[in-house]
Amino acid sequence: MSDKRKQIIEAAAKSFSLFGYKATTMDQVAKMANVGKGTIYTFFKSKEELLEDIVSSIISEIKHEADAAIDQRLSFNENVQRALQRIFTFRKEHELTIKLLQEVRDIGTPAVRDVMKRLDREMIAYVREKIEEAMAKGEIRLCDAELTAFLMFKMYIALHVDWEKEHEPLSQQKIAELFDSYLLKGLSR
Amino acid sequence: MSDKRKQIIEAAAKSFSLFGYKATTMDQVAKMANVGKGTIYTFFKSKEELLEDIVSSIISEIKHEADAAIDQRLSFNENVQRALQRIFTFRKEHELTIKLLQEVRDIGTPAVRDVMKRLDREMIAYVREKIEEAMAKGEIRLCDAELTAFLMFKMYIALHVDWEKEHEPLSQQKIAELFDSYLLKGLSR
DNA sequence: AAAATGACCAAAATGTTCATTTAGTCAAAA
DNA sequence: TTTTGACTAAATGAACATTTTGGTCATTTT
Repeated sequence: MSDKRKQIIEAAAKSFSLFGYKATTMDQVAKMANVGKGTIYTFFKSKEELLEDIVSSIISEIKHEADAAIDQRLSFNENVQRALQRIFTFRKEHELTIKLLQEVRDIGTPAVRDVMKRLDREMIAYVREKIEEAMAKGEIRLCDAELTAFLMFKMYIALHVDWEKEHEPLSQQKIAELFDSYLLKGLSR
Repeated sequence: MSDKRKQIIEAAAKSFSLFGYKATTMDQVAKMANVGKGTIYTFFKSKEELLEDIVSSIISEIKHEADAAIDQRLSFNENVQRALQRIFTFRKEHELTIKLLQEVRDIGTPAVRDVMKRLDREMIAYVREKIEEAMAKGEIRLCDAELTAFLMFKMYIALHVDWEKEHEPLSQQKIAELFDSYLLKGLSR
């Protein structure tokens, strides 16, 4: 990958996480990256594609971190929790995801909405893979993997994001307990 | 209750469900109700209060229907499912709730957003009561009733509303199965 | 006297105009 | 061949004019 391309991506990522997608101009990105504006368009066909590429690498990063949290010696239940925990901690602490989620909530920029939807879909797909592996190994009973991954994700959103809108936040510990006693019990064989 | 008050409520409810809250004018409501505009303000202090009153009676109606679905001879699991099923069927089929939910999604009218949030909160409170009753009777294990009701409601939203955004809708039957095998197992004693 | 009304008003929403900004292009420079 | 920034067409938004609308209250009706 060329050096300029990397400069551009880094500048854009920084600007997006500082000011948001909409408030970032291509002139600004060019300045921050120390390249002419035209150069950006030799690597990315539009501002939107630039965002998509950045989010794609975030997706890889999250998957990588989630993988790192998994320990083959532990049970499926423990691993799925560790992975989801990493995913949601990332979401909550990473400057760029914070800013982009804010932008969707406050302004609803369509390009950002779409890209964050894709992030969710990819996280569900990731969990789905783990479920399919566990089914193949006989660690859990057979189930609709897509639907189960979807429910796990939604439950995590509910506990991590929605609950806090009207109540005191739950600790990681508490979330893990709830997830285990409510959702995972239904998956045990 | 005076006759005019009823006329006004009926006219407003009809107009809200036909055109939405924002697109309904007080002149229009007055015309439809065959009263002078000033008369409306002898019963309701603002347009917003008119909406609140109408939604309050919808809440009563939903609770009433949910109660009717409950059969003391059945188990807690069966009853909670029957109640939630009624609640969500109402939400999906009642003209006014459909229109108001659309308006929140598409325009985000604050008054409507608030009132629909209250509806959700009240439904959660309703489920919570059922959970507390069941705990008192020893039908289910002890748990945080608020949190459990919240999770039940969120799971129903996920299955009834969110899933359909990207997949084929689930049948009532299927939703009941999932709810039972995933969430309710965690509550059994 | 009490209840009902609709003309009226301030404020909010909406439409319109116009100057500025910005995504994307491309001829020229490096 | 690669990089660039002046350029353009489109989008945005500030400023202003116009219309609509929620709410009031003096007057009318019962």
